[in-house]
Amino acid sequence: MINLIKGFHDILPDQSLKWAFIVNKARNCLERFGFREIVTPIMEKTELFQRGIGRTTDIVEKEMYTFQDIGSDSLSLRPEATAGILRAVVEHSMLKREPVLKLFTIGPMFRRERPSKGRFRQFFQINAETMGDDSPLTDAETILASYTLLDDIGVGNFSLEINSVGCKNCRHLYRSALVKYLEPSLNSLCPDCQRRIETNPLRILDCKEPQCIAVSRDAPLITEFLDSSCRDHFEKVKLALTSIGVPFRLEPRLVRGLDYYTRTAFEFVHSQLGRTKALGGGGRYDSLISELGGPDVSGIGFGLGIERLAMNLPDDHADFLRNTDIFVAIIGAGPLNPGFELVSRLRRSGLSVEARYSGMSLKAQMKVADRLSAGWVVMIGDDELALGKATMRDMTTKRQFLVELDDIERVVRGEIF
RNA sequence: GAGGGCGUAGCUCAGUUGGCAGAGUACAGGGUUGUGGCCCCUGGGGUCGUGGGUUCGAGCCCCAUCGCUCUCCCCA
Repeated sequence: MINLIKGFHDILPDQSLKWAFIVNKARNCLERFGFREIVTPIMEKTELFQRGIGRTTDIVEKEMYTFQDIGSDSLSLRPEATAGILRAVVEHSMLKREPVLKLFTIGPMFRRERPSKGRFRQFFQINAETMGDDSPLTDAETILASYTLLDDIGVGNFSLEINSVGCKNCRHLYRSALVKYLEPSLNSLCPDCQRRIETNPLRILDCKEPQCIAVSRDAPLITEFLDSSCRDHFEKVKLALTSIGVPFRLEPRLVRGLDYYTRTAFEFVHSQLGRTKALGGGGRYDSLISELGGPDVSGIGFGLGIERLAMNLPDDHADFLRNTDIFVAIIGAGPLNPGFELVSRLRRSGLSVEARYSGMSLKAQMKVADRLSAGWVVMIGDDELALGKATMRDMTTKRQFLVELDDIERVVRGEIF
């Protein structure tokens, strides 16, 4: 037996309705917010991710599935969606035709991490980006879109954390101040953080090691180093969120794993999963589009993990159960072909119809009908065949009666009887 | 990358000091010759992860190996 790749997973039929529910709600919600769907490849040139996400991030350094194509290009499976979307936007000059562009995509991402609960090497993400508009109201609207999405899907027990990580200039000043503060305590930090002080000191604030938490407890905060324009932007985002009733918590230590974020950063934290397994998050990126060869405009986006959403929804919700309108029970060999034709005709009328053609006993067929939670069973045996009619059974009330074949649809739709 | 736990029926798992391979559930058939759920009966279904070792005898003990899972770092 050949089994699946570590960290990959199959979505079996008893989960797929739940997935379809999530994806349908997401599409509906994002389209209401003015986003249109874009589908980009799951593979891109490695360089795109190196330039976009940042060469020193964990994701690019050690989590990408990268291989050499026949020829010369190094290719990688996408570890996140934004870089690929922006590549397409720049490549097709979409911002020239549409200076404010709102796109979403739904699909698999790949990161070669050690898998654990709710963490996969292939995972599905819902991703939305607004480009060409750096109004704080757009930040608020993007956050509202993701918040509404979670609400529509019915995920509970989460909170929204927001922060501003400043622009390049604020970050530069802050980084120096933070390093200056941490350096005397360098030896008390965990090995990872001792390395991070060179590579990415901001991440130390997010470290969960007790000794690092202790050291960084009184560290200066990025919010104290925001210049007037970044501070003003952040204030307006918070005001806007408040004005539309989106509850949030300020989290001055929130630092996201992708280097390109500037100013607004946010994360949806589930109360049981904790911040290390966030439902999703996002932020603004001021220079990513121009770095990828596009115009010098800002963008903001978010990603939500479908597995993380699914694991926080019950499996037995009514919307996730399969719905069969009619099970046609064929009794005996004589009615086999008439029954087959009846099934086809009923399906053509838009009903969901199931039947078995293997000569099962009526009792066995009733069991199947029950398992499919069919609303009605239409029975056709020699007796019915002789009359040109069918017996209908309402599976909820057990009421049973003979009907003309042409009346079946109307009975199911509640128009007669 | 570091560290735990677990591999026995499709699924969830029990299996005592080493002594005939088990239960529940699911599936199939019957109890009802044409009627579902509840109940009762019956049945099929096993490379006990794999390889080696110890032993009269191994699911159990030893060694190796593979896999899964969970935690941490980090993210979705």
